[in-house]
Amino acid sequence: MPVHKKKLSEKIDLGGGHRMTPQRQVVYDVLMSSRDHPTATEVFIRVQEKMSSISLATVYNCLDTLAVAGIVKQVNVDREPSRYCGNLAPHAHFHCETCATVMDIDLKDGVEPSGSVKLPRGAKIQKVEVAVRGQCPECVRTNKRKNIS
Amino acid sequence: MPVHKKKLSEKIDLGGGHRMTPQRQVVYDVLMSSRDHPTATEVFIRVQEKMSSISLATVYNCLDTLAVAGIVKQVNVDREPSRYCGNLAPHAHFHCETCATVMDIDLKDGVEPSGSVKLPRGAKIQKVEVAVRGQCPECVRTNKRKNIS
DNA sequence: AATATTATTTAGAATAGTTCTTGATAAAAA
DNA sequence: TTTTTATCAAGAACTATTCTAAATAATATT
Ligand SMILES: [Mn+2]
Ligand SMILES: [Mn+2]
Ligand SMILES: [Zn+2]
Ligand SMILES: [Zn+2]
Repeated sequence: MPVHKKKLSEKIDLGGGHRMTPQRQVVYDVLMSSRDHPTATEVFIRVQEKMSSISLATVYNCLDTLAVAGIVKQVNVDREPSRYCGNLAPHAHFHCETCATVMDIDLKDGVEPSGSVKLPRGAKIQKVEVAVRGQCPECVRTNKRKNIS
Repeated sequence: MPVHKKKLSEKIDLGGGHRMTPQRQVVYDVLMSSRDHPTATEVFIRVQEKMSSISLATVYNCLDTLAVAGIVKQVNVDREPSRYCGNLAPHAHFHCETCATVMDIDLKDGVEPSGSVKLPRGAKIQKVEVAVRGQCPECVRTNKRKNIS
């Protein structure tokens, strides 16, 4: 049951005079073919296997272009390096403090994420983010101790 | 109607063999006497008015000590510099993309912030954060354009 | 096609927030 | 007092990210 339904190497329109270059395509494919949330450096490492000449700067450029185009998401967890997510469906993130992974959490149908807060009246709401932190099921099971990196 | 009820210069126990030093006290007082969410540098500037000899490194140290002790909160918004918050009551944050301020939002009584997400079964939940971004009421009123910093 | 324009890539330099190192200072304990 | 431990402060170091500038590639124009 893949979260990402688009098949690999699909040609995507970036809009705004932007081109879908080989580099951008490979970065995009890497994000679409994994359910995890790699950092720019991790994307770089995975991309290098398909395109060994690519540079880290280009990976940063591509990730930014794709994120601004709205076809991938940038996910920030505290002060840690940005992570990237190919799951465009509205969802929340769970961050395991033990193994440091970030995983998607589905939203409940019919329950607004903003339902628990008193939105400031007169404000224009653009996005509501829900982030959960704790210990993931696997780390709970294996009874790992807190990852003091 | 002050959000922070403790009076200024209250002596606080930090636990764990930590001392409430003059520097920590001043940093703490600065956070408690404002409802905004200053960055470390902003705290540094405010603290300097009371204690001109303090260093930025010490402000960072103090903020970290106070945060670890749990008497102030560190608030992170995307890739921006960390902000600090003296409001210990459970609350969410609103981030205005126009004027870049961060303000507290109260939680609705009796509505769990985790209510909108499908928590991973077997996970140990430590904290659920709700963050709202958009345009604050004042920026909506004055019809400001987006702050392209 | 040839030329001109624009976008992209790349390596390395630069930046910014934060952390680390180290020696001095101060407080607490013995 | 002496010893131990914690803290401070200045600057160096670190790291994720962005910027710079030159080379390359794609696209548009003639
Ligand atoms: Mn995700
Ligand atoms: Mn707050
Ligand atoms: Zn885990
Ligand atoms: Zn505003």
